[in-house]
Amino acid sequence: MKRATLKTLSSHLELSVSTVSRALKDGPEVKPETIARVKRAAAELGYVPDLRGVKLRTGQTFTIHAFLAAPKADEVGDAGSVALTQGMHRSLADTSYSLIQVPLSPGSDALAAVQRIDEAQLTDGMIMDLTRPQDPRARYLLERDVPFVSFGRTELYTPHAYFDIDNEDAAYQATALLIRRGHRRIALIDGELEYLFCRQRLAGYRRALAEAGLPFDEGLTSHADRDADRSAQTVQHMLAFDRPPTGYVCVNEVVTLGILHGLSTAGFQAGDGVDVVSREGTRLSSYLPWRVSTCYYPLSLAGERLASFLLRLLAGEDPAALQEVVKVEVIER
Amino acid sequence: MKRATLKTLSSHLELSVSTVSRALKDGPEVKPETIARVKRAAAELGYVPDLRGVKLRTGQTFTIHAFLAAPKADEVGDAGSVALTQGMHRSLADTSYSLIQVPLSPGSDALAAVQRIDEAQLTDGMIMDLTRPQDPRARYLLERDVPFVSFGRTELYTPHAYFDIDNEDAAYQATALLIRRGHRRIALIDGELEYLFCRQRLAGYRRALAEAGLPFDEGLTSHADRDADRSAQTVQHMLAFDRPPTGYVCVNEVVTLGILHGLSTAGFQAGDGVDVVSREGTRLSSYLPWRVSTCYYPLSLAGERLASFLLRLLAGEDPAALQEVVKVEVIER
DNA sequence: CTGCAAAATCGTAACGTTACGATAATTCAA
DNA sequence: TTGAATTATCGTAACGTTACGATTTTGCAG
Repeated sequence: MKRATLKTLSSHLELSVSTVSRALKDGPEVKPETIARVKRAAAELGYVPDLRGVKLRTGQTFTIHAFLAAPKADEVGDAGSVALTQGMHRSLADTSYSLIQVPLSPGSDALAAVQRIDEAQLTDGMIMDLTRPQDPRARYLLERDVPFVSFGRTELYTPHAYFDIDNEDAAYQATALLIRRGHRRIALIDGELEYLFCRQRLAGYRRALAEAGLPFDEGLTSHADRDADRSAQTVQHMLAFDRPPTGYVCVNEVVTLGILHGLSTAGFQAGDGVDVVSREGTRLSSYLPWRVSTCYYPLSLAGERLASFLLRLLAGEDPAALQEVVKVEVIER
Repeated sequence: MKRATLKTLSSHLELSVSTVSRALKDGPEVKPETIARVKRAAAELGYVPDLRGVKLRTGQTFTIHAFLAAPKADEVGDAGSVALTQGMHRSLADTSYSLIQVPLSPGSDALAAVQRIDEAQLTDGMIMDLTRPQDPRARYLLERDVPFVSFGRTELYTPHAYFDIDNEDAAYQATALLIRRGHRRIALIDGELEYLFCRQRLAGYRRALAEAGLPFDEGLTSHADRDADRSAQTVQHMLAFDRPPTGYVCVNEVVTLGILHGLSTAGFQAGDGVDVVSREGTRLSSYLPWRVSTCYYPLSLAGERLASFLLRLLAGEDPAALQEVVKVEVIER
């Protein structure tokens, strides 16, 4: 049993293929009565347009590519990346769009990946994370006029669609929380400063310190890889200081894991006067055998927003209108 | 500047479109000299076949769908699912195939999702996990003759391609390890028995107990959801027993997290004589602030095998030849 | 040089869709 | 009743590719 096509419908209804096609898109030149008749038959015969034909004819691909940071091979991944995927799928569920995720492990050439997909004309639009102030991918896509939404802002003057978390505020809140709890030596364990969100976090951290009259000590900040291994090493290193930190502000859940690991191998146990504040897209920290406060924003929601922004962009909306920054929820433990 | 098509090439070379097409596929009717000439020109003009045309003409989709279990919304996800994705992409990198991941949260209708994709003729082949003994999806796909590879075996009579981890052995090893360390009350925290891998694990667990002459106590086994929350509750429940367990065999890293959480809220600390053995696809447990032994098989490798099996299936290989079961590596801590 | 088989190339049709100019059917004023 | 204007439908071409039968070119024996 072959599937129904426009031709099937047209011979069945004794109409031309083109009329059937127009009727299905509510073309104004088609008699309302005919439209109804065609739609009824389409429903009966279970007609579903063959995307292959549409794609060839229109040049559209009905494909969206999401370039997402992935951990080094077999390292612990961001527990939230599944949630992000789920969110994006939620937005795309009732559309004809497919989502292709391209995992980018550290060190891989992100721009090249974007160019490859664009040049082969494989995509209608892109989503990407880990943006830099002068993000080369964003500049490339702006120039080529490819619709995209970034998870994170840039410092480019040309407006583009983005969804972001208020990182400055998140780091500020985390630091302020630790200060409120009496900590005076607070470490910031963060990612490389080439990423804008890390700069924003650094700014929030410094603002909280300044407001409390605490000095900024560069030795208490780390801007290395955002993985568990490095973070554990960093803790070990900081614990050897004259006055080691007693509070840790972490950039994500994987770093939090590394910090806890570093602390526990150094002999610390939960409740030993050391506080850790995480930054999460899932409920991971609530299950850690250690009381960890956290700045929480559900990544599934982020994914949903990102994808829906892209859909609206594809529908012709102005990129400048598709910009959103949300605040994290601080969960104190 | 428009991209080169067969037509561009043909007019450039003064050959017909069909000859160019055949030449590019090394058709035996084309003069070797011409083939070389065509290929040279194709390289020069940067010709890349437009998949849209190929797809329409051949009916192929060049798309692979992976149906993978996802956690409940915003729950902690399997840390390894990113690794699985990376592995699959590694296998597909040099092909024309795109990978679409369909996250299936618990409770969603897995069979319906498979049918929808198949009926809309959107896929060339599928990958799926969480198989059951008489897996309805597998039966459907076998009947419809859709190529697929399952992550996990079934008990179906008709052979199909699969990649699996030796779960019986993994649970046996985990249990035996705890017995060696002197534990006599060992809990198995596992998934629902409707899944074959859970039955296999139960068998391995029982075998280890039997070999050591230990009794099987059904109260020490749990076959509930495989998430952190439930696992934490289960621990709390078991700790209220007359003789609570001192060793825990966990089905995956999320359950391990839940167990540790349950233990620590009950006042246990690392080193209090309770041992946990995890089962992982990443290095998560090495970062937990608790000494956790683990049965390890890198999920990225699993992903790579799954995708490469599917490619070979699509190339016409016999499903019965594409079956593999691997053993975990036991990492003692 | 002819004839014929083998080798090389060509042309057409088709996959399913949509855009657009051409045609047919209807309406309505004169 | 005619003709023009409007409304509804149709036919053709095109997107880029491949399959296949038809046609042309080549090589070589007679």
